Amino acid sequence: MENENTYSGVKEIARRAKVSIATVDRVLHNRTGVSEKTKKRINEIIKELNYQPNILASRLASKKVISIGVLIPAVSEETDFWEAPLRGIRRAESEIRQYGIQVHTFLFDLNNKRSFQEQSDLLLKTGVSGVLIAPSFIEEASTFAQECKRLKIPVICIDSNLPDTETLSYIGPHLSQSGYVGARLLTYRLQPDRKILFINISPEKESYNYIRIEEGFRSYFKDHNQLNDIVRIDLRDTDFLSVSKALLEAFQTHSEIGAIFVTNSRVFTIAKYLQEKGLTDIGLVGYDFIKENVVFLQNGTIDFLICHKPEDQGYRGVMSLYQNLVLGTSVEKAYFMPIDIVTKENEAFYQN
Amino acid sequence: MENENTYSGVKEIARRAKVSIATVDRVLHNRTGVSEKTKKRINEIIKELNYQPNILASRLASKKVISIGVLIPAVSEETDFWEAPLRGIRRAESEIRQYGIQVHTFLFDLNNKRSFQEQSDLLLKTGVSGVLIAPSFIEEASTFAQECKRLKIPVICIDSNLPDTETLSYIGPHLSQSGYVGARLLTYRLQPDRKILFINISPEKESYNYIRIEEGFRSYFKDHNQLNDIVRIDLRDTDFLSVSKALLEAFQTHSEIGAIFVTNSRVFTIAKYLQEKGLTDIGLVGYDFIKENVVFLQNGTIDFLICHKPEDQGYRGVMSLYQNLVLGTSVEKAYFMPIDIVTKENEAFYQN
DNA sequence: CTGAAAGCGCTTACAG
DNA sequence: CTGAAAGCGCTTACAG
Repeated sequence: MENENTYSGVKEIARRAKVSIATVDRVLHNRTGVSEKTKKRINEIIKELNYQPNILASRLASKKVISIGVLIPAVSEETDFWEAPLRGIRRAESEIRQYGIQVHTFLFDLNNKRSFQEQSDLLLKTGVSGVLIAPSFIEEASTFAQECKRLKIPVICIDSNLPDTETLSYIGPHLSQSGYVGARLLTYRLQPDRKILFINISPEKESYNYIRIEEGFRSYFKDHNQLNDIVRIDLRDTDFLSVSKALLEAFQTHSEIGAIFVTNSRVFTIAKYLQEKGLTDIGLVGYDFIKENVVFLQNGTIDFLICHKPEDQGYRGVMSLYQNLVLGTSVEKAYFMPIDIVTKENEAFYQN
Repeated sequence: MENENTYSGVKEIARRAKVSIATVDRVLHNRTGVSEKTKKRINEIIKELNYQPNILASRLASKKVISIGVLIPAVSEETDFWEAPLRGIRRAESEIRQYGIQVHTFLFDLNNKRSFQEQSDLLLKTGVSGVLIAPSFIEEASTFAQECKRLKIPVICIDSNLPDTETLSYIGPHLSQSGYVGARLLTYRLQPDRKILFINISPEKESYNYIRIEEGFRSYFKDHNQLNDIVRIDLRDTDFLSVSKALLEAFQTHSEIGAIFVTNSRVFTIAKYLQEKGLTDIGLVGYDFIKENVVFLQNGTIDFLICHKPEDQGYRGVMSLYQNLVLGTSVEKAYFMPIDIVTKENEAFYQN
């Protein structure tokens, strides 16, 4: 009387294949040192049993710690936007730490390309198994991603993507559709004869991202035969004084401005200007649920904030790497975040 | 030469307290059979080391399977709304199954209070450690929750709450604020001289939920001194014919209807009517991102859908129970879901 | 009231 | 190319 089926997992596989569990383990992890014959036999049994490894046991027994490198901008005095992804990253970290995953975070200065280089070098020296990156400096980030590829380290991008560079996944907004939604929101208060200011406040020149937003924005008006003039303004200097000056000029040049769209989180600068000048009748839509913006959302200066769940992006980024690295799960090439609409009325329960 | 600090976890605690790990385990889980003196000593060491148990090891060693009971409405031919929470529940289930958690789902018929009784009885017989419930039938659910309390089984409510009944947590919308947002959205297309139809289509009489939504809805108009007439219509029969008849009547009685608000996912019935009659100039706002509604959102008949992430509610509900039961984490008394605004433009990336 | 020992399902040297 | 054995950090009978 044989005892059958009393085993499960690797033990059962070993029993059926008449080998030791060490050999089963070798096959399970594609390690060398197993004859083709036994390998085949074991693989058949694995398939037959539809074997799913017990991750608990696996992580517990394995002393190996897997480390994930994160490379994102530091919070600056200008904006606390990057607080949110970091929060998500920390949350993910605390959930997977118990499984032996370490997260090493490297923060670079958004106004300093060198710091990006430095931090990315440091990251690589840490010897991580996977990388999460916000590729703010496209060229530099591209070079870095290529280096990772060479080292066979998977890379996931959040917030914006790396065109023409192969990465494991992109987690962030669908920019042109986001611009399209922005245009839609802007029209709620817009008279047909009014002009629109499309403002891009950023020290970066000609960013790929803003161009995609603008495409979507303009296509909304085209699709709906709305012929409002769209005046585009580019501002390299992000401080309030520079912005004020530019706005003053714009309002002098263009008399019939009915609404303003800002392509990023710096919309609060514009809101501040409008409030100071008492320009309450102008629609204003911009990006991101940051403290500075929410104040103006609450007092009605900003009509809508569009938001792409930055915290969630950080969380998902880390978790996707974890799943890919530890569980071997495949990851979607592109995960587009929802295009959230935040107003005065629903902001209290908004989840970043 | 003693080897120090070579141990960690329970072993280290045991070493320092000069007891066996079995005794440490007893203290860790508040089991009986430990003298006050050693108990105190061990607890001090636990605090000193800031000991965090390894859940991996704990769940692996423990043969105990923890089971969670779920009691929600079945998907009916009328609406597939409850598909979403179920999806979230299944997702949570698949994530925690590997830790030895079982989820038993019991579905009741929304048109049949008896089926609720039957399913809740069945659930209790299964001997679950925690319960997730959608308390559609308030009285019956209340009785059930009280029974759970007696049995010391924690209960979490999703979608709607159980007033006056003590539960571990509520995960769902802040209803009055949601109504407030709905009113806001309705006014984008509303002329000051037009009337509003506030429609409640539900076989249930005078539901607590709809009253909260109406409160919020009306307070928006009060807050903004908008004096539009709000005509409330209650429909017990949910089929298209009954609804059509009621609408026909309403439009005959009230000539100046400018917008319609529907308090739940049955807004598609109204949309169908408006479309058939060619009433394109009437604003329409309702609830829930279900297939039937999205069609009308896409073709412009419905202006906005408000949504409270039903899938996420199911997911969070199960995960909260898991955290409470397995990890002993405390759970927030009320977790209000975001009040999402879904339009034609952003629906493609909406996450339920 | 307390402890020694087996075991959860894996991984990892080590030996052959 | 393969296996025996120890061990990951806990829990659980069982014995005293």
